Amino acid sequence: MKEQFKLDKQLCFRLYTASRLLTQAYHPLLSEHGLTYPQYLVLMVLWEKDAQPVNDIAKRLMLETNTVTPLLKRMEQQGILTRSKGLSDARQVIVTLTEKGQNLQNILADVPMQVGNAVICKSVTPDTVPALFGMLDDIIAKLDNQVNGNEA
Amino acid sequence: MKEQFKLDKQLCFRLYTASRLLTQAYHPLLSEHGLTYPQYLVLMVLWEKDAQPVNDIAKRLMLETNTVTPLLKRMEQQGILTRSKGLSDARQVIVTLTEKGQNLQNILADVPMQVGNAVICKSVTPDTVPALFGMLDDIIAKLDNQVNGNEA
DNA sequence: ATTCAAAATATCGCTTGCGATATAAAATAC
DNA sequence: GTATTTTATATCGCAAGCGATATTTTGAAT
Repeated sequence: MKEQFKLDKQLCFRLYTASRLLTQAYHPLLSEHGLTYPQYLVLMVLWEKDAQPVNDIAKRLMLETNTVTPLLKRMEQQGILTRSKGLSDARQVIVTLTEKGQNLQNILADVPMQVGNAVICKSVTPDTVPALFGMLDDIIAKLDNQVNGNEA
Repeated sequence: MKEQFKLDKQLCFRLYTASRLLTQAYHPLLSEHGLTYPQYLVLMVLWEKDAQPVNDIAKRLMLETNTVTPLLKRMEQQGILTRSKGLSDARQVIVTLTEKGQNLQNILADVPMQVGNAVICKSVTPDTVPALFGMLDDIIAKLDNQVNGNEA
């Protein structure tokens, strides 16, 4: 057994597992309102700034349009948002929240705190979170360059 | 816009993005050999200890059998491993590497280092990795308790 | 021994994620 | 102004991931 293959040495496995578990932690809070975690991410993007083209949403979430488009269509089905042709640029599809989509912000107001509490533990506290965020942001930036060739 | 919904404040979104990007970084190295990242994880588990029941593999990867079973079947199709009824317990399915599966360890020997180099950056160095691992391990343990009710 | 509960695995249905590719509109080249 | 390239979005096909549920086998209870 080669040392480098030990699962316990792997950063990626930790990120993969932490991400899955945290998404699972969101599940009961979101499914109650018919939402998935990626759909919740879309909502956060649109709450920040409504009426965005598909591409801007995808870029913000660092996803491809082939992931986001079907996701948005499902949310449209649920009456959370609308998709309409761009006026200035007919290639664009502008995504706009419906009243239902806007109201979800109030309905889900407690979700961030509830999930936040779920991860507070020994080594993850308000004191250490900035360092953690910094490392994750650096990893994301570095990998984004490598994977998508965005040499900054 | 409520402060707590800002994407930039979210730990989960960072973990989710970092995990996806790191998996994408593995992609060219693994797809060359017909493997996916979760399949690579299964290989690492079996390289550590061969001939394990499905459940042990699933537990090690913190996945459910409904994820692992189809994954193992695909790997069986590729001739990487075999699935055979357990002798002592006929409910179990014992997963064993074929010679091809064992050989992959040599063929993929450089993968950990290549991916390791891909994430080295300002705030993520051999000095800081232990702290990062500690935080991620704590988060994983805490969430595992909450989600799966494994109150340790 | 028979019944009942627990465990190991699998099946089903759905959403996501993504590589590859298509389509249409806009921008640029010439 | 037409040809070419780029951009925005979408379609297709496949592998995960997972909640819910079924199946089979074991273990425990009585």
